[in-house]
This record gives sequence, C-alpha cells and structure tokens, in this order.
Amino acid sequence: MSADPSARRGIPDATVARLPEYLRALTGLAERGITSVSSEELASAAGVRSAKLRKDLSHLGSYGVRGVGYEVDHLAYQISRELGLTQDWPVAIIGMGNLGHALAAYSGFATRGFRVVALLDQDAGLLGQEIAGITVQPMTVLDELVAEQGLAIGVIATPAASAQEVCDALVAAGVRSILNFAPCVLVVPDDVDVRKVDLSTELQILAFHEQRKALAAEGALGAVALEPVKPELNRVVGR
Amino acid sequence: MSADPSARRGIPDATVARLPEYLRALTGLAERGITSVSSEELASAAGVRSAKLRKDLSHLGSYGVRGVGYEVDHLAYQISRELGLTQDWPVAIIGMGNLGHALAAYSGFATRGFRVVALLDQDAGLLGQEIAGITVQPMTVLDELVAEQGLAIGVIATPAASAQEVCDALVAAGVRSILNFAPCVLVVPDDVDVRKVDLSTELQILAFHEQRKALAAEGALGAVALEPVKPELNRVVGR
DNA sequence: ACGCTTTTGTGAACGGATGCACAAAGTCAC
DNA sequence: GTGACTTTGTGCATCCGTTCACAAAAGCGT
Ligand SMILES: NC(=O)c1ccc[n+]([C@@H]2O[C@H](COP(=O)([O-])OP(=O)(O)OC[C@H]3O[C@@H](n4cnc5c(N)ncnc54)[C@H](O)[C@@H]3O)[C@@H](O)[C@H]2O)c1
Ligand SMILES: NC(=O)c1ccc[n+]([C@@H]2O[C@H](COP(=O)([O-])OP(=O)(O)OC[C@H]3O[C@@H](n4cnc5c(N)ncnc54)[C@H](O)[C@@H]3O)[C@@H](O)[C@H]2O)c1
Repeated sequence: MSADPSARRGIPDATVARLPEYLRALTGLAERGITSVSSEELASAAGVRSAKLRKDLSHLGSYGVRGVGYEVDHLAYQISRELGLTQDWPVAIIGMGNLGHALAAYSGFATRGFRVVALLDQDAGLLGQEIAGITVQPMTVLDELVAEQGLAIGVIATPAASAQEVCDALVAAGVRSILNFAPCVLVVPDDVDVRKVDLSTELQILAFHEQRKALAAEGALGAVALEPVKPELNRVVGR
Repeated sequence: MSADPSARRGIPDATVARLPEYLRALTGLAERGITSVSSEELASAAGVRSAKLRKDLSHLGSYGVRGVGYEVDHLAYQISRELGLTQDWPVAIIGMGNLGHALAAYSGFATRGFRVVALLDQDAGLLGQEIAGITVQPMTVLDELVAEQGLAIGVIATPAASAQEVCDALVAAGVRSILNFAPCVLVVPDDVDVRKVDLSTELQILAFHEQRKALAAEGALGAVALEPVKPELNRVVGR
C-alpha cells in the first residue's frame, strides 16, 4: 500500500473518456495565452457541467487552488501524464483504401501524442507506394514493427470482411490496443482493448432522434404536445 | 394515453445506441440464410450478453417467441422502424478535404438508410468539381437543400476552426441533427442533436489503457501483481 | 492580522444501466 | 393431448455515474 497521494488507481471509464476533451480545451486556452482557469470556465469550454469536471479531476489528484482555479499548463501536463501522452505511441494503419488514405494524411495524430510508423495493406498494387511520405508495406512486417518500433496500437481500416483476420494478425504480433473502423464486432483475448468508430451507428442514432422530433412536431399539430419541453442547456445526445 | 402496446415511448439512450449493432448482426444472419435466432446467438453476434439484449428488445415490444427465439427478418424490420430507417434520410457532407472525400466515396451510407444529397465546401477551387458522382456546391445552397430535398442531417468534416461557423449555418437552415468529425465542442440550441466522432479521443483512451497495461507488466516483474486478473469474456473497453 | 470572497474537493442523494435468476409461455416429440 | 424442454420477458438487487450542496481552504483587501 503506497502512501503516495496521487497513487489513486482506478479512474472511472467515464472520466477517462472525458480527459481528452479537457486536455483539448486546456490546449486551446494555453494558445490564447490564458494561464489560469476556474472549473466553471473550463467546464464550459469542454461542454460539461463544472461539478462533473471537478469530480473527474479529483480522481487524478488535487491540482486546483481554492478561490483561484487551475493553472492551465500544470493541469494539461497532469492530464497528459495520466493518459500516457508524455511519450509518443507508435501506431500502424492497416488498409489503405479511401479511409486509410485520409487517416494517413491526417495531421491530428502527431499533435496529440501519436506517431504513424507504418501503413500496411494486402493489395500488391499498393505495396511500395508512398502515402503521406510513408511507404506501404505488407502485413508480414508486423512482428518486426512490434519488436523494433515498439508498435502498440493498430488502426483497422479494411472492409468488415477482413477485419477479424487483420485483428488476429495484430494480436498475434503482440499489439494489445486496436481502433476499429470496420463495422463489425471483433473477438479478442481479455488483455486486448478494442475501440470502435462507427459512422453508420452514429447516423442511425441521429436518425432515431430525428424521427422522434418529426413525430413530436406532427403530433403537436393536432393536440397538445405529448411531452413537456425539457429546458436543458446545450443539449447533446448523451452516450 | 394510447393503449397501443408498441406505443411505449422513452427507449433508454444506452439501448438506442446498441440497436444499430443488433440490426447489423441480424442483416449478417439474414445474408447467411438464417431465419430464426435465439437471444443467446444474436447477443454473441453483437458482442453483448443475452440478458442485456433481451432487456433492450423488450423496450420495443414483444417480438420473440418463447422456446424458439426471434424471427430474423421480422426483428430486423422492427428495429429499422424504431430507428427510423424505413425511410431514407437525406444527408449533406460539409468540407471536402481528405476526410470528406473518403466519406463521399463511402458506400456504407446508402446501404443503411442514408442518401448523400449534397457535398459542400467553401473553397472556390473545389466548387463544381465532381466527387463520387456528386457536384461540390457552395454553402449558400443549404436553405434550398432543406426546403427541396428535406435535408435533415449534416456531417461536418471541416477543420475545427470552421466547425462552429458551419454548424451555425446548418442550424440556421433548419438542420437539427449533426455529426461532427472536427475535434471541438459545438454549441447548439436545445432541439439540435450533435454527435461527435473523434479519432484522437479514441486513441488517447487506448493510450491510457495501454499505459496501465505496461505499468502492470513492469510491476509484476518485481512483485506480485498489484491487481488480480479479472476473468472477463471478450473484453472491450466500455464507453 | 483578520474577516470577506471565491472556488475547490467531496459526501450524500439520486437515477439509470447491468446482471441475475426464474416464472411464464410457448414448442415439439410422442 | 400431454409432458418435458427450451427460451423469452422481467422483477429485483447491484453497480456506476451524475448532480446537488456545502464545508474547508486559499487569496485578497484593508
Ligand atoms: N470510407 C469511409 O468514409 C468510411 C467511413 C466509415 C467507415 N468505413 C469503414 O472503413 C473500412 C475501410 O473503408 P474504405 O472505404 O477505406 O474501404 P476500401 O475498400 O477503399 O479500402 C480497404 C483497403 O483494405 C485493404 N485490405 C483488404 N483486406 C485486407 C487484409 N486482409 N489485410 C490488409 N489489407 C486489406 C484493401 O486492399 C483496401 O486497400 C470499411 O470497413 C468501411 O466500412 C469507411
Ligand atoms: N483526415 C482524417 O483522417 C481525419 C480524421 C479524424 C478527424 N478529422 C477531422 O476532420 C476534419 C477534416 O479533416 P481533413 O483532413 O479532411 O481536413 P482538410 O483540411 O483536408 O479539409 C477541410 C475542408 O474543409 C473546407 N472548409 C474549411 N472551412 C470551411 C467552411 N467554413 N465552410 C465549408 N467548408 C470549409 C476546406 O475547404 C477543406 O476542403 C478536421 O476537423 C479533422 O480534424 C480528420
């Protein structure tokens, strides 16, 4: 049992998911030359309530000053450290189709603690081609990437039909964190984390709410609105 | 108060978020010629526990048959209806850069109840150009799109600096559902839904867990593991 | 030095989501 | 027709996350 006050492990998943947004908000403030910020201001910049922000930050330690607020640089550093962004994580993108091309060209990786170390594809016609300054390689280099570059994160941008196969290859090579853009469920061992980004799902959730709004408007024409309007600030469909 | 048994409004957000995955699993089963499925099998295909699946489905009505399971086609139809996918939703993509190009070329829209009716950009150099068979138009056509095509959903694929401006234009034109790919918080009126897809956030969450795994492995070398291994099937980082 | 103001950090109440376990409801073999 | 078997739908307990509200802590002005 360590007595270190910051050694509190077990940050809730919901909090971890919001830390990147706080970090982004802090970066924006720092760029505007702001050095100190209250929980109210930062929460507003990040699109959450101040109580939630404070509780989230309390899980990392006590970095605020009562009556004043948080020092922007220091808090940004603490969040970066907690997220493991004080080092650069090597990332490989697999599947250089439409989406893979866009991802490879995306500058948002480098600015946020990630480094694209490889672009992989199965298509012989793509191999050797250069995309965004990186040569496309075959899947066989995976073991080497893990051993020599410390590859830790794989991004799957292949069609759904190939995704599980690619996933298995990543896991076999030792990659334990996977970001999946293919619309399918991946089966992985317990120690591997998978996160999914799914455009269709997001659109379908929007469609559900859109339909509800359309029906509500229709209903309101002939009768009193079935549901009272909920006054709510800055409504965003919760996840 | 209608007595219609299917008129149960107020499906939990968490359930709505999973319906698209169930629908996809059902579509896959139907393609393989399977006509009937149990909650256990469908749950496994969708990557959830069967009890959760059954509770989710119970919110839409009672479409299963005890002792047998669910009829694939019928359940798929019911979920589609609930999500509002029995009609095609017109979608506009704003910002035809790297990401916008990939999205425009993406076939996943049409197969899932969406129709790209317009591609918009501010850049005069792109206007009039054809991408995936659709001509790029200026932002000024927004009002027309809403009035004549019934545009309901806008996809923002511009840089973060322009996103709020584009969002305001969409809202002013009457669009009330927005999918945002730019890494920033959008401020909208209460009746507008915004969902965000954020690559960096997802990677940063993976980095957090990756770091924990690295630290745990390190700690295990010199001492007994600090945390007991949790046996958990098919672990996916929860959201 | 001291009291006033501001803002944090957190205990406690609340609400929603998850997982368990089983009665009810249906099928199917005979 | 009947009984054994399968699988759904759901009540209940539990867990996790959010929100409220305030005492404690720090700065600041006088
Ligand atoms: N394009 C988009 O905007 C978009 C949006 C959301 C989701 N997606 C999803 O992302 C994935 C990729 O989409 P895309 O439009 O880029 O597809 P694509 O067909 O243009 O590209 C797929 C690439 O993957 C490669 N590939 C196929 N099997 C492989 C294997 N086993 N190993 C290595 N490489 C392999 C192919 O050679 C091809 O280059 C799909 O699952 C799609 O559903 C795409
Ligand atoms: N490229 C990727 O893989 C990727 C991944 C994740 C997130 N994103 C995000 O998606 C967004 C777009 O990325 P990108 O790489 O395609 O950028 P990009 O710079 O290639 O393209 C942006 C496009 O938006 C247009 N635009 C700018 N301001 C506009 C305005 N006010 N109205 C209409 N159009 C406008 C520009 O003309 C340009 O064509 C960015 O916010 C980026 O952070 C991109």
